[in-house]
Amino acid sequence: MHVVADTGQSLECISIERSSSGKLRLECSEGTAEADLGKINAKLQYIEQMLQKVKHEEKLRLSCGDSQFSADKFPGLDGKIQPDAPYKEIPSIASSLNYTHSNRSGSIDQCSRPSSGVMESGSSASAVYSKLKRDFSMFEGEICLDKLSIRELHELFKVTFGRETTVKDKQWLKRRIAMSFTNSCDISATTFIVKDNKIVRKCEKDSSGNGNAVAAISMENMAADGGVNFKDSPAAEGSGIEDNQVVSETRLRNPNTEHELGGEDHQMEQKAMKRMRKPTKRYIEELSENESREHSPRLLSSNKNTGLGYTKPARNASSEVRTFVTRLDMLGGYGVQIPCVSRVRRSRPRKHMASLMKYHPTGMGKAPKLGNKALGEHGLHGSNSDNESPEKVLKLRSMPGKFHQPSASEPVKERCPVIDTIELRQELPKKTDPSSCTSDGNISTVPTAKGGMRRKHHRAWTLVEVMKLVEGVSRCGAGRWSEIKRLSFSSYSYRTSVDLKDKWRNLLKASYAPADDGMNSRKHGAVPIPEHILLRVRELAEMNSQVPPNFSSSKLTTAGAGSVHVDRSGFL
DNA sequence: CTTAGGG
DNA sequence: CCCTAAG
Repeated sequence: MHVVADTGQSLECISIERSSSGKLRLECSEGTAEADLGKINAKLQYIEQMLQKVKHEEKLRLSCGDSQFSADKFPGLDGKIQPDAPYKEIPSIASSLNYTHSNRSGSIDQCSRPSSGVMESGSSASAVYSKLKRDFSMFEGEICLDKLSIRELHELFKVTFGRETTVKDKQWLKRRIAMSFTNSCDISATTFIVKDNKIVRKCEKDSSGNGNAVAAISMENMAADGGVNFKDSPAAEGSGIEDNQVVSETRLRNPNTEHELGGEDHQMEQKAMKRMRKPTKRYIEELSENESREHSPRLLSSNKNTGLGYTKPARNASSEVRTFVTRLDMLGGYGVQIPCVSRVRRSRPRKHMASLMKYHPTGMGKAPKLGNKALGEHGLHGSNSDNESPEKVLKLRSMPGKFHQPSASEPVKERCPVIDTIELRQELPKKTDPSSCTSDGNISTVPTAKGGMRRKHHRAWTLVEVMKLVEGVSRCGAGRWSEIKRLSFSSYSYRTSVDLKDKWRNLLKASYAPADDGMNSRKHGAVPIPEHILLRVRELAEMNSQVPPNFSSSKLTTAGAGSVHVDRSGFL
């Protein structure tokens, strides 16, 4: 369904139609606005009813402590709308309520699990259901924001946003609430006015109304891709967290801030509520990523935070429960409305998953076994220590246990930090003890939004590696990096062919540039590359330049294949 | 996917 | 080391 974004001047036409499937569709075309006013009204009404419903839900929940929500609980209006009607905003709100509630009760863990509560349908308590039903029938008539007292509006506001408000402006409250429903900020009171349960075009309507208006509703986001909120509930939920987070944080810090906040909002509102800030690319990516992991969104998101080093969870050590606070930073306090920003679905989550799988914990355990003969022990050792230390580190970092799901993909990133340290530890001795140079498998990679794995830390090339590289080049020739990698770096899973290439490039540079500079004392910590190696490099380089590239092309298939095979057998 | 190059 | 254009 598509809804109209009214920026103030014209809301040409909104047509709402119910498809046979019971889906409600809002379309915006031009010209026939009036004709469909009735339908609009219907829609609006529905929304309002939903509002009411949510409100009741909240009450209900507060009273029975039932955190279960179900889409099935929203049977729609008098049967016209199927249970699976596209009113995804409901679950969204429900989840938001969830958070509100849980925040309030202080036990997030219990209630903030939409995956088990909100998302699951059919598991709802019948009691709730019937209650809701009643509510619905009640809605049938005339529930309208306009009719709510300011107090009710306040309550509604609280329910909707999870915080109190001191704003007394009824209109503002109404718009605010309505806005929350539509998940959009594009609300304008200029074109339509809601009065007595009807949408009336302002210009046509007599000015009898006391200025009450809920305005035209823009549901862009909601409409964006069908059931955004429901489908993306993980993300929405995360946003919900942020939202509440922001709020609660604020509230915690200074109860009075609320007022200011409200005032500020109010101001904004007065300015016709422009549009919400366009999400940064990064943000979008983040969301998409979270979205792409449907299994453990929460976990992943938190992982992500640590992984990218956005935030230091340790800061929140006191409240492990709320690691997601971290998210705030990125939002810079403006997270409140972000939840429903239309999300751009990335095209290749698959790759991401692939990479995740690639570095699957078990895979990590395996990797060393696979490629390492001499290095095998180290690899295994490394992974073992990995298995133990993460726990510690996690706690140190105040990673919430609850977000720590046993899912397969989890340990990977969780482990990253640990791995890093381990690697570093190993890296150091490595330089002196070439034999232990590699314990691969522990790849400190960070998933990037682009879907690739990005090395988080610099991994110094060890002498051994360099030697291997040189050897490889001498054997296969420069340029055949993948081949070299297979032959000489099969056990170094973290050195890609591109890395080899890069390194070789650097070696060449090094071998040529300071040739006269007796000591290759490069930068400070860098391992000085022995002269003989540089010589060899230069040698190879010259040889390479002299020998026509064709030289080895035929070998590629014969000798190359043979050697590959041999190597493989050893490898596997 | 692999290379080559630029950043 | 990352990213990306070219094969």
